Amino acid sequence: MRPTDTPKVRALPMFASVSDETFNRVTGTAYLQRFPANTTLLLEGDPVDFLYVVLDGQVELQGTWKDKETTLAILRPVSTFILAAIVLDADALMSARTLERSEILMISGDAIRAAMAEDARFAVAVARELSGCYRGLVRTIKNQKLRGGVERLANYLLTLRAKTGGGDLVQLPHEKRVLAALLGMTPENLSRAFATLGGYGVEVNGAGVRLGKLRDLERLARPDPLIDNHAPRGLNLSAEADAEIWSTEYQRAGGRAP
Amino acid sequence: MRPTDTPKVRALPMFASVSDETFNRVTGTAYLQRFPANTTLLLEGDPVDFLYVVLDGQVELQGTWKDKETTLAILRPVSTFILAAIVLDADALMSARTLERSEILMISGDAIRAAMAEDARFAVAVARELSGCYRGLVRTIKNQKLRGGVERLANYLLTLRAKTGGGDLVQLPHEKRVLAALLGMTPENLSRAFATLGGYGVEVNGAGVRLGKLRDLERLARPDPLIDNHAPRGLNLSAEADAEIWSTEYQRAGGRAP
DNA sequence: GCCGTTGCTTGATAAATGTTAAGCGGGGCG
DNA sequence: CGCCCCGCTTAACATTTATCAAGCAACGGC
Repeated sequence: MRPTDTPKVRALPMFASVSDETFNRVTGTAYLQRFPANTTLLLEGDPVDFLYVVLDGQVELQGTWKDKETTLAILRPVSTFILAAIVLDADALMSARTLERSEILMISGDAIRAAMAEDARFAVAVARELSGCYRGLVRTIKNQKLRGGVERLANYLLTLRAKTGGGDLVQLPHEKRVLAALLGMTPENLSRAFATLGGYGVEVNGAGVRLGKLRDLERLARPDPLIDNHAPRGLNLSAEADAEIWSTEYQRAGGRAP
Repeated sequence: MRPTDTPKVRALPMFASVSDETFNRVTGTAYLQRFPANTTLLLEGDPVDFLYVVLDGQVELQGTWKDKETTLAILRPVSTFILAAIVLDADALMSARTLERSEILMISGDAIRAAMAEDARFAVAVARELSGCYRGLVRTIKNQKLRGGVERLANYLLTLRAKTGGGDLVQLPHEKRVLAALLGMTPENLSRAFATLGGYGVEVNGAGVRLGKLRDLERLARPDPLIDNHAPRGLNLSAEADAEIWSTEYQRAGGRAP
């Protein structure tokens, strides 16, 4: 990888607390690759040889069944993906494709497994990372099973707002078609959901969304720290655990990116 | 714990490959507890101090939002739960309650974290376990987002059949109300889904279900190794990775228990 | 045995979501 | 410029799912 990328990768929770030796050994054989937009990096069912690190661009993780497809997560820099398959040396359960021109660092799965076996600190870091990913998926499932489409969108917008500083204006980071798949609905339905939120002060203008009546929107959305990973819990004790893995859990499915 | 329980716990993938020393240290302070049916072991949002191991009975993991609730998984012996929260020393994202009188082994979270830090083999075993759990949830989400209610039920039945030997008669292991929550539908809808499957040779008689026209049912269900974790993949190479963690991923949400 | 309770089913109706089709507007390209 | 393609929206309609209400059968307690 390029010298300028090293600090970014080193700062990932997975590597932050690891010795130089292990870090260098794992990333020593890694290589950086550039992909155009709309390129499939990995097809579900395929064996997985590399851990992927998104250094620039956007990558969508998707699943398929019977010529339907859905988006499980959208990753933005700096994030890793398919760690679980690497740890188990198993086939991918989801496909990965670039949404825009992207720079991806590819790290040997063998190297990762070997380093885990020899360096307990690294193995623990991987376990913590996986735990964060796992909890992200639990949140996603709760979001999906417990909320309706409009509620999911409302919470997505509030999460987006929380992540981008808290202004009344947020910028949708993806095409609406992609957002719809992420939220588990059709594009048509997303349009209608936005229309419904008009009654709660939400004004859409292309990718720009103004959250007029925040209070109303929050009353509808009812964000919950056990689903949405932002917003207050009683006293803000130990919101740290999940926060540590944000960089990877970034932009997770269901719009409740951690 | 009781001497008779040791081999069961030792056989868990999490502990199978670990040294006696680590195993004894981790389980040394563990204690066995019996709970009546319908007892809450853990409430979502609470801090998690123990890793739980179901030695007997049934435990339901559920999530709540806005006076709705859903079932994320149902665990039967021998399984562990909330490992991810233990690794991160974080609050629980889901509640756990017994469905029947159950025997639960409770292992100190501190002990587990300490052992991981000192024993790379154990840390790797935990990482592998977490990876399996993660992949289980990916399957659950795909099942939930890509399939309709009837399809989920059909696949649940086929998975159940695969797990219980393959006869034409399967026995539902939970109340139908619980099954409905697991499959992400109302009890009323589960009834109707069973009625629909009548056209595919499914005959229900209390907890007993006869799968008459298997071929028809499979054509409807279209089980997929990337969702359902049973059934053939092309050449059956390396179905091992996920299989290693079955004992824990047992009876996972969505009916596609691995 | 009778009588509640409980779990399940069924039906009628409403709400949410998907489908199909058409139209609108902006950006790129000839 | 003008045209076409694409992403998005809107509308009408179909399907699925939830909700409300009633009924039925099994079970346990009195």
